[in-house]
Amino acid sequence: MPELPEVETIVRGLRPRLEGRTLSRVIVRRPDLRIPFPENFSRRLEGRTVTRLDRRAKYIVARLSGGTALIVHLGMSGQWVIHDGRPAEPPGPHDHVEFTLDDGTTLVYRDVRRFGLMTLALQADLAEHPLLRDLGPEPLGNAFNGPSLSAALRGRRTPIKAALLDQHTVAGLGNIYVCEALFRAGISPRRAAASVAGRRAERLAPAIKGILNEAIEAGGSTLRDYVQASGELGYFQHRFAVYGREGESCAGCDCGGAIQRIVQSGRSTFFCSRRQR
DNA sequence: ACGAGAACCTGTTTGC
DNA sequence: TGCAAACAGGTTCTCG
Repeated sequence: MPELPEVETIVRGLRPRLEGRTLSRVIVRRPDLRIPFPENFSRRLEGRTVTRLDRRAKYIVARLSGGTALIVHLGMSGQWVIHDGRPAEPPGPHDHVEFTLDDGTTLVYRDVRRFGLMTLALQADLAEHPLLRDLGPEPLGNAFNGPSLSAALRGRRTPIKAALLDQHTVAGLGNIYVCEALFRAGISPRRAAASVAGRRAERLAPAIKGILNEAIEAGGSTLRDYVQASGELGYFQHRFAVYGREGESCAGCDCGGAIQRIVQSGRSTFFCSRRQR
């Protein structure tokens, strides 16, 4: 479900409710999500205080007292539901984990498709953790820019669409924002990644930053089941230029083209073949 | 090594 | 109306 702007919005919503709070009780209702829960998951968390909540790519990382870190990925359908007090019983069929805080609030992790994951690590090992160590640069950071994107694309024959979905190239983009960024940069999703290195990468990097910043400002995009931790809906979906707009006329310019939908490596791509070359 | 496609899972929408 | 196929914001494994 969520891409970088949605995860960032969720982290910003959770941070003030979690940082400084102690996990008084952790209930896990099944053995696994995408991967098994670690041994003694609840016991290793209960009694710990959350010292810091961060986002890395589409991962949420909570640092806890005692040197442990909780790593969470929301997959396609993961969401956090905040209850001021105990949630209603019985839990919903997709409410897999329940964190009760020392202020009495409860955070429920709900994930219909179970593509999400939760695992534990030592804070000291986070940079070398297998889930995190190979991720590309944060697109909103200074290390990501035209030259660095160009270098990452050089020599790659895969379509630029696939290269941007690859979290090694740049971390945090998903299907929606890749489509939107390529539209904004005027680059065809079918173009070989290597041919974007150079001048086109100089357009693409700022397009990616712009789209992501605007989406964060709008609280992310709500299509199906994404909600902020507070339960509010994002509204960036109203600003999509191409995503989900197959057949509509290309907006924002007078090229006269229509938005097309094609499938690339099994996923829908939306683009305007007149404007994007 | 690299890229395409399948697999993981459930719910909703689309099409015959 | 009913059922089956297609589709959904992600990641990872296998196969060629």
